[in-house]
Amino acid sequence: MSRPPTTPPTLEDVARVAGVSRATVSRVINGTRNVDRKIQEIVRAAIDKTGYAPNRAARSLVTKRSGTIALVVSGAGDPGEEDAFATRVFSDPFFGRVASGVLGFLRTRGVHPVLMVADTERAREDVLAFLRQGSADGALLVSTHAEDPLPARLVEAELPAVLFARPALPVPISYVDLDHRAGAKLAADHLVRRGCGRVAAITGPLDVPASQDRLTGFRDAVARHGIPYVPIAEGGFTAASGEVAMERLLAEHPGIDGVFAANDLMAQGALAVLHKHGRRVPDDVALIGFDDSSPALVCRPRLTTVRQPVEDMAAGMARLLLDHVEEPGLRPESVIFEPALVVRESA
Amino acid sequence: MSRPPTTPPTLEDVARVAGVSRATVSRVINGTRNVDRKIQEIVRAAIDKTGYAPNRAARSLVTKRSGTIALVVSGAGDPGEEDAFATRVFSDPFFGRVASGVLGFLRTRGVHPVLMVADTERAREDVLAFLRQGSADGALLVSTHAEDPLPARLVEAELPAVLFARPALPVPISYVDLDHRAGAKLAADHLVRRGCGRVAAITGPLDVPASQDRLTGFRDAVARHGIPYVPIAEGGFTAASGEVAMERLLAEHPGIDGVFAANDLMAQGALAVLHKHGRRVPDDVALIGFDDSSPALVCRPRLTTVRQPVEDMAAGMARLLLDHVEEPGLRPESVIFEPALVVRESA
DNA sequence: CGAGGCAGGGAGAGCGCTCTCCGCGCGTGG
DNA sequence: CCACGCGCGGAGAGCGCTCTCCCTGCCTCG
Repeated sequence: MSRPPTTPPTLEDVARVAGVSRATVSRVINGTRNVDRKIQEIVRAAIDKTGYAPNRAARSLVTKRSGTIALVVSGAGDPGEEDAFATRVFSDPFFGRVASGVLGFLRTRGVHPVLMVADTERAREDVLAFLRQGSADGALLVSTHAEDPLPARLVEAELPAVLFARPALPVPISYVDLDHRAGAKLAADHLVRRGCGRVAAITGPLDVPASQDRLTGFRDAVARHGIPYVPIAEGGFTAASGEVAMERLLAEHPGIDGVFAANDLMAQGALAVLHKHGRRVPDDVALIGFDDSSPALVCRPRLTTVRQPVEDMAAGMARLLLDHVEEPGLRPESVIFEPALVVRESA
Repeated sequence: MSRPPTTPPTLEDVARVAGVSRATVSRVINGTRNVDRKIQEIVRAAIDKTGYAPNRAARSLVTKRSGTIALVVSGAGDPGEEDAFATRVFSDPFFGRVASGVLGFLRTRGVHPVLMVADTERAREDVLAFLRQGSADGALLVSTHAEDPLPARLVEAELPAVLFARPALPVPISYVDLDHRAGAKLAADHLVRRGCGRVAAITGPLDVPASQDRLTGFRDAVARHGIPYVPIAEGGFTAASGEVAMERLLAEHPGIDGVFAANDLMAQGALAVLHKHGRRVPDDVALIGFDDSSPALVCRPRLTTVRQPVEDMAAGMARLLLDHVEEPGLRPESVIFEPALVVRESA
């Protein structure tokens, strides 16, 4: 009820009210060392009474920990439009799942994520500066393009960082990833088991390791079933690019009876094109996506897809980062997750 | 090139290298007061040489500004699933646009957003504590449900905050919003002009002001064209809820020839149901969405929709907040944006 | 019964910055 | 020629915490 009229209460104030020293109040709050039960209660009462909340800046200053980490999305912004890159990636349900997984884990540890976009050199500098000035204890990096220089820069600056997905350039840094090859194999086997004999693939950008792995995994699995050749069309992980790719595939290989798209958004685009050309899904052409993100459920027919445990992966990434923050010497580590096939109507 | 072996350089170090006092270096960095040109250059050289980056915690401690704000998404999490709420909202392209707009503005001011979810009482307390302990200078609140107690709590605690959308409960707080009624009128006029005479609406949750406004705006405009009655079905702003609503509408009013959905996601769901029932869009039933978010472009036919300038609104919200942070006494203010009709194929 | 150990509380030194106050030196007006 | 003003740099006091060190008092063991 007592409204603080001017400045918020400090440790000192609480200590005075409780009749103890600052150190004791600090010990009660942080749970360091033993404090007498009785006194603990008195202190807690004083905290409630004063409405005390520890000042984070002051704490950070001495502990050299900020209790926040940077959640960085990096990629190449189109030179023209300003926010286009940010809008695209934040609107991608895949990123939404990453963010959700990260938050879900961090909140259990009292750590907060600062959202940053690194789409220009200037922005990358900002991220680095942010970390160097101790505003964040480490970085979680979701990179969308292959030549991203940020991982190397982070390693060089000896800043704790963990990536979502293996970096395209070889950099000694921790990351979480999916067994993309296994996921692609799941899709291939399902398609073949269904009776598809003329399968094609819509890939992601082929300079990204995940795209490569999904493609080679698909090719290998399909080859093992005696299908030596797989037509492909490269997309950019967006619905629009999926449409373009499907159009091309259909034009060049009209006999296709199965399509593996490297993510759900592209599968969604492919589906629209398939409909437009009068191909029934899954009867004429079976279609499998990747990710199991929300569009998979909105499509008609709903998408059979390879599920990535994105939230778990994101949580794992956050956990890895906090480990590195706590123990700076830790060696880079990678954690690989297993995909699963979710069978719906499209294949 | 000189790698700092132990601790990062401080102001003191820079001052020593430059041969001046700490105060002078501080003045150069912050551009407060006049400093001799010559000395400025010497100081800057020293900063470069040492690789100095000002410690944010130390600065915050004395300025009482953190240079970060909280970007809060509040809503009611389903008691069962943990991250379900976070995943849903972060996967919503609408929120992606909000985040993008906020970031785009904040980066011009050197302020960073901390992402927070307030889906439980505990989480709300965390947000309040975060602000009270000075970790963030204010809050940007995107609320997804009507009974959100957070706005009132923020006002009560005298913490700077700005909402995206007018609060359902009357609270003296700043917000940005869209002229929803005008947007709905745009949709209504277009439908009628097309020749639709039996129009229906799929609304958002009717305890949310935006949903109410879109509905009444639509009803009023349509009434002005001599259509006295509009069947409605309430949805929850998700694609799945749009499907359910459309099913019901079709069952109860088979003669419908025009539908206004209160957002694109629900329109997308409605479209799938319309297809399923063999209704051609737009020939048999014209369909208009709201928002102009990415799903509008993925649908076939692509959605005619009411565009919200979400990024601009988000940027405006951020600007408003920084104003309030800089001038604590400022009175609540609201900024209303104008919608626009984007005509595509669905109507 | 005395010495040593240990549980538990207090004092005080910073963490790295900003900002007020002070002082120096120069220019100017009476 | 002196007093005053002004431009500009330095000294030093904190901001609100944590944490090391010390001190007190009680318990235990020889």
